[in-house]
Amino acid sequence: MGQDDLFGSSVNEPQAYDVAARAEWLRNELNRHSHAYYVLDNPSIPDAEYDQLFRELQELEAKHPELIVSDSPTQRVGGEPLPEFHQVRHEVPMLSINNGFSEEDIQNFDRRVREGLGNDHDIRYACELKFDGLAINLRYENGLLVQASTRGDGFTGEDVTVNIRTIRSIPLKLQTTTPPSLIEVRGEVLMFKSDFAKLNQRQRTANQKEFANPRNAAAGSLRQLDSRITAQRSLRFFAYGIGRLDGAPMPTRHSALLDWYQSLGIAVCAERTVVSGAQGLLDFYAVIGQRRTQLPYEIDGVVYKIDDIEQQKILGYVSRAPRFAIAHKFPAEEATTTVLDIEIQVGRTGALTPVARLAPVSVGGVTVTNATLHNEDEVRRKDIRLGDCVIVRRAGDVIPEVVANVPERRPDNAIEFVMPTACPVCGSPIVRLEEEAIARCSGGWLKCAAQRKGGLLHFVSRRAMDIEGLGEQLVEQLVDKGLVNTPADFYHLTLDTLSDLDRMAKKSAQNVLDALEKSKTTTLARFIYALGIRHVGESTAKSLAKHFGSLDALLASDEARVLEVADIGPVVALSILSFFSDPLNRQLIDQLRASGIHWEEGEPEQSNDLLAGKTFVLTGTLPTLSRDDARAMIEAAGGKVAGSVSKKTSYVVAGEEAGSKLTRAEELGVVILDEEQFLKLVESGS
DNA sequence: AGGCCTCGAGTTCC
DNA sequence: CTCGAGGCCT
Repeated sequence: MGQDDLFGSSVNEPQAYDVAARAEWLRNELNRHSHAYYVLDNPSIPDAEYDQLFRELQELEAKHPELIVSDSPTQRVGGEPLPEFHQVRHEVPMLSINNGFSEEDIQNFDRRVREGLGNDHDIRYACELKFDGLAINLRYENGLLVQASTRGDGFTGEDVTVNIRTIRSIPLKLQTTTPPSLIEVRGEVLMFKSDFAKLNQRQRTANQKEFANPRNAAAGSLRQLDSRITAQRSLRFFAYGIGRLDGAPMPTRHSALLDWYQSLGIAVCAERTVVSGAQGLLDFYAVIGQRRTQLPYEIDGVVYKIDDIEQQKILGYVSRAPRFAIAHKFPAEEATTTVLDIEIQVGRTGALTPVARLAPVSVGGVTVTNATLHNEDEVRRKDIRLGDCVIVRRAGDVIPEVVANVPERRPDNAIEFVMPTACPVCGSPIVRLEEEAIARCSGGWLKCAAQRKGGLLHFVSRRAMDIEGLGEQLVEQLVDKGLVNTPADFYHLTLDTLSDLDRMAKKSAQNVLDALEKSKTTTLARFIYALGIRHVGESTAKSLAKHFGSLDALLASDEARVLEVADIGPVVALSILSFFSDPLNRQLIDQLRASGIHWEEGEPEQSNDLLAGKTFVLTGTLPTLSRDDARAMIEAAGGKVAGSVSKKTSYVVAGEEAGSKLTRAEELGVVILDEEQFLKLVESGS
């Protein structure tokens, strides 16, 4: 019997040695052929031979499990399903990129770049394709792939490592003997058109649902909890960016970064090039536009980035998008359909939104039946009537929008849209303030069920109290049955009441109660946001929480105190104060606190006024501080940062290669500081 | 007064 | 994603 083999006692030493060498040779061969196929796009052996080598390695590893290493090609096939994806916080946020559509947009981009750099020469731009897939972050530590995560909201994504490991164009180990200690490679996972067609063919024969387009197929495949399914889905990866990098110098050019990636065995866009000036960008766009249909994958445009990384740093970021890059998008696919009806939706603030009900039409592989018309003026401007034939497209290839009507196909009986004078939900009068584009129901919380539902849904939403299981369906039922009228009522629900509702058994009812219980531990910022005060969104709620530290401090404040908070002006201040002065709202807050909602209270922010009233302008590159760091230090000390030098500027902080701002400061006699002097000023105030 | 930037609010489809 | 509007800078 082969019993002895199982215990390894009959394996003699020299033989094991040969086996190890053979396994290593096989791994190298397989990796080399994969690289040739997926990265160089130049197959080096027939598929059948590859499969034969692969099976040999699999058999060897089955007999000698001690030979299995994490970067073996056999370790890509996927394992047991996961219960869920874990959240991953990105060390360097994964930002989005601004879009341009017209030649004019691109000319403006180039002009802003040259102005920002104080440069009259043509700028060198790296041009690439804008793949229609999903952005992914690959983390390599000492050359080994240790984690892969989705973009998510840019700050937090999901851990999809096991799925990403099945993608053969992604090296499990970087091809270098001197890898950086840490590198985060960023790029796009996508599905080739041919693989998409094959997949849908398979889905059809298996009587499974087909995917609408390659993007959805790629997204669906990557979000599989069972990575064995992902392994059968032929996904590809192309790198275009970088997150953190430790233990190696950052390349000085974007194009050099991509060259480096290629040398490490990571696939990059084959169509990439470096051009000069705005005309170079437009020429690239035209060439790619011509070749678009012949490419093996779908793209929705091209991307331009300043090639010089130093110049990228100088321009920096505006909120969540870099100023040094732009996506030049192809026109969105359009279709024509008929407006069957225009209905009115009532939002949580009472805002009335006309929504076009459309005859179903396929746009970019997705069937569209609704499209927002935003407001009354928009309907007039586009002159949309019931029965009209209209052109629709998916804005940014996601949200449907009515572009225009087709006047020559308007039927004689087309009906003009009129905004109702009474709320379609509660019958209260509609009010539209002069100078405002939005018409609103005047019923408020108490009278209008739509506003109540909207407000309650806002309260339970993920960014507010984050109560899982309380969705639209359930809230609708609870409001209609009169079981919940204010957020405080949620916390008095019982198992019996909940179990009586449609589509609710004991188990789900208990889940809702557990989620409610869990939500009682929260943060002040979430709580303020959840209240749904007009003009107070997530960001303003955070500022308020930070500034006042406790709810009672906020409740006791007056207009002057609220106006101290950054980015709060008279309109927002009034909205906040009138909300808290309403006895009903006070009562609601008391009830919520009484039901056990609590958070950790902080100290009110000490306003550091060391640099209060001083305005700074930053120019050039500082030796150690980044622009963002310097700005944060100034603001923390109560100072302000402006974009250009004027008489009111107190100090100009100048670094290497300072441009026109420095000259202007000299002309005006403004005090100029270098980094060292600046740091002293921030510490001591003198 | 005018322009830029951010934030808020509303929306679609799977 | 889009639009509108508030806040702040020039």
